[in-house]
Amino acid sequence: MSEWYQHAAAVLPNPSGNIAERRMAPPALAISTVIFALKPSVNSGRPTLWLPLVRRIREPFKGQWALPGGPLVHDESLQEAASRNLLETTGLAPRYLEQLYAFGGLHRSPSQRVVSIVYWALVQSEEAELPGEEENVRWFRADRVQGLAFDHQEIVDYALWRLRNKMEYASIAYHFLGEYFTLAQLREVYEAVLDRPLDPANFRRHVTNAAGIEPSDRYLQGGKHRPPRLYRYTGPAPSSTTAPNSTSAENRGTP
Amino acid sequence: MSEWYQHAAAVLPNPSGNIAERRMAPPALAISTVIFALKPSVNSGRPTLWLPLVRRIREPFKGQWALPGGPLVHDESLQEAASRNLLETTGLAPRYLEQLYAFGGLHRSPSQRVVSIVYWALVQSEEAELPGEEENVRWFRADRVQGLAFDHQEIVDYALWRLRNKMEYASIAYHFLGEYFTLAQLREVYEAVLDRPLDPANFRRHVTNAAGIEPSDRYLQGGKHRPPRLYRYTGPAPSSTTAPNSTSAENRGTP
DNA sequence: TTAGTTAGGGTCACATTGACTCTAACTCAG
DNA sequence: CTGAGTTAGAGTCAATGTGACCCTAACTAA
Repeated sequence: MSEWYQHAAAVLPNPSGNIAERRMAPPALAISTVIFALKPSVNSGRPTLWLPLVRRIREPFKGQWALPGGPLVHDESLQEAASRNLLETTGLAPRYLEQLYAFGGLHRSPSQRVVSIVYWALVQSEEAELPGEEENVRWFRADRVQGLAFDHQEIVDYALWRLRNKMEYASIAYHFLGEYFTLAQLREVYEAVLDRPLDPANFRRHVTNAAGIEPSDRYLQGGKHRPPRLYRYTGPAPSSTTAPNSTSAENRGTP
Repeated sequence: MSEWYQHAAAVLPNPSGNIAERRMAPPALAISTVIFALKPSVNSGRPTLWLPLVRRIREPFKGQWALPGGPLVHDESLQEAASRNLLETTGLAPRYLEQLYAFGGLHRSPSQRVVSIVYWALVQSEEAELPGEEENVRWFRADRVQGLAFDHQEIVDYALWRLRNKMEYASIAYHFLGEYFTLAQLREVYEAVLDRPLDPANFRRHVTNAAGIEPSDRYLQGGKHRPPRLYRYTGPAPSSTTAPNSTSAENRGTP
């Protein structure tokens, strides 16, 4: 799973060249993903932001935790590469996947220069269960990760910042939830991401006035108290409003 | 100036290999930039958005206009590469330069797969004068470009969309202007980008209440009418608030 | 039946915003 | 020197959005 680095080096012109030769080689291209999910906190039980990390089994940074990532393989777009690699390394198949940023600092990797195009994903709580095949994948609280390999700490911080900014005006929150959800659940998503309590009444007013969310005639049963109404998100899919469809079939682009 | 494609191919493992061999080669990395400047419209004389394009002197798309771009050279960060290439191809050295998006569709370039990390820049009207050395660089109205090489039309549209969205709440507008500017000039920037008229009085109230802009004791003389006061932007530099400093010296990142 | 808890509706004060009016300050024509 | 024309810049008013509070409805558990 983390052998991609070796694999990528194998097709490069100077896989075992000296330093001067390596500097002449073009930078390697990698795809990584920051995956966010809401899971209940260990202490309070309230939903908080978590993300899965993969333990490195090779140098450099052997034994440390890193973002899931891999090489860009022929015949797949950037998004396809992120999606496939995510499935291979963590077993997750997020429905929401968007490009975050391209990191291309000179000394990100000690051996060879690597440019990483980083994606970020949101997964629902139900599908966030790791297939648990391996002990080398584990969930961490997003605001407490540290000691990551490479510059992945910086990447996680940037992803968190972008997530909080995008929550302010966008419809991302729904991607943490299933098809049907209560307003209290939606409010908990916002509270977890923004890290501050919100007034329930004002939140209701705000979200019911907004377009793209509609009440259903179903109610959530089984609680200890009055059953809340279930709502559905009927707004537009987010990918078209946020990035160009560089995956479209009939474009021929470059430089 | 546009020979970089050839140059990049020269260091790849299979520069003249057949199709099957080329498909095994890693994707080439390129840096391109969308440069925006405000220039007076030919008809109305009101400021409108313009951008410089470079005429391709080689296949593919020989003779068509394309975004300035080039290869990513060793020992320079992504942003440095964009900045250097901009100077080489257009002679411009924008002060505002930010990463836009990474385009990595499969068929962007007919011959070989190319992943382009695209930057965008804002330049002031004064410095927007092309050194004019060549006839292969020309300014075009941003909302009227067409027939561009590769998928550059799509890239320009996306950059325009991002620019308009970012104007709503940000301090980008100042980068189109010099150090001192009148409120009417600043309003014209907004009107040009957002493509709709704004109420002068309300705009004044909005912008004077906002932080980061301060009145000076200087006035713009020489007009036909009452001289307007000159203002200055004293807010924070934008690059830190919008993207991580992946150029920082002591990080070691990758995957 | 009653206590406890959440759902969900409402009120009030305050800030923000669009549309509009009015006066001050300057230039230019005569 | 005088008045017309134009823009700068301050102010008004109504509509709307928002935070901080209620209050009652509806359900569960004891």
